Amino acid sequence: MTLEKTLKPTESELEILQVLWQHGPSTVRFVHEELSKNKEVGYTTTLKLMQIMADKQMLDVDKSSRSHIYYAALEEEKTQQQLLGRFLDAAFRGSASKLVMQALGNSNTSKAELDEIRNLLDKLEGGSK
Amino acid sequence: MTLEKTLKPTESELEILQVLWQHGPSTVRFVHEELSKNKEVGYTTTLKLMQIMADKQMLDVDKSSRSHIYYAALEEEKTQQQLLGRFLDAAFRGSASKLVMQALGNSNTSKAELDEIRNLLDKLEGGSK
DNA sequence: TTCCTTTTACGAAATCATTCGTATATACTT
DNA sequence: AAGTATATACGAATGATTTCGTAAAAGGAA
Repeated sequence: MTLEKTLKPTESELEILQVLWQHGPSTVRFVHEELSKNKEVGYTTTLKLMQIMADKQMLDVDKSSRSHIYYAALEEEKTQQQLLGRFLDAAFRGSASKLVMQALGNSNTSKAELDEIRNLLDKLEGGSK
Repeated sequence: MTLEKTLKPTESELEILQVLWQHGPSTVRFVHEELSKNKEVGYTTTLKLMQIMADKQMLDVDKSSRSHIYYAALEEEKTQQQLLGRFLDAAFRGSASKLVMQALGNSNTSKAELDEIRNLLDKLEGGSK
């Protein structure tokens, strides 16, 4: 088992990770253009951030071609799980059901997704005896 | 309708809000002692933070007695809702069902709470037609 | 080759959050 | 009253995050 350092991506870092998770390995240029869809940001800012993230081992880099290719080094689900745990404590004092209720109440979730959640509930209640 | 500035409490600020939400209006001393249960922190640090929060109108202060009494000026649910919205976008790219599934999967939620969630699901599916 | 564009490298500034030392005021204790 | 404890006020240091200017390197176009 490898040393699982529990890195905490900052908000900006998370934005970059999201691009890489969604689109796969990318150049700085591509990531920068994605980020630019949502906010004003300078190219070298994005570059610097990604370099820092590579330093922290959040990203891997392939430097074989001129435009370096960056890879997310953190797994999406594992990272989300960690963030969620922290958020749950910080914002909801650990009450998962409160969080879930609010999340469901305030978002347009499709019937299919609701059914998926219901299935999970069935499994959970079944197992919890 | 009053100007609803959408303040974003920082992590430390949120810790203080949690104490006030949970215990009601409190002195700096009390809040500080609550925080100290979880982490090392200096008294003047807590004081300063609460003063800053009062500046930002996150807290109201009653200065009539020597030990000032601080009140949460933000509603718990409304604040949680805002934080949740942001978190959902930042960490789950807006997918509430993914968040909910992960939250349920990884926390020990009681049968009673699961049933409560199920009821909400029923209401949602009913209404969404 | 020369010029223009794109990329990375580097370093530092700007911003924001957190922490705390010190001073001063107020109340309590003896 | 004198001394001690506890409170707020103030200002500044620290630290982390974010931003970006400038330069150097690499590649492509004329």
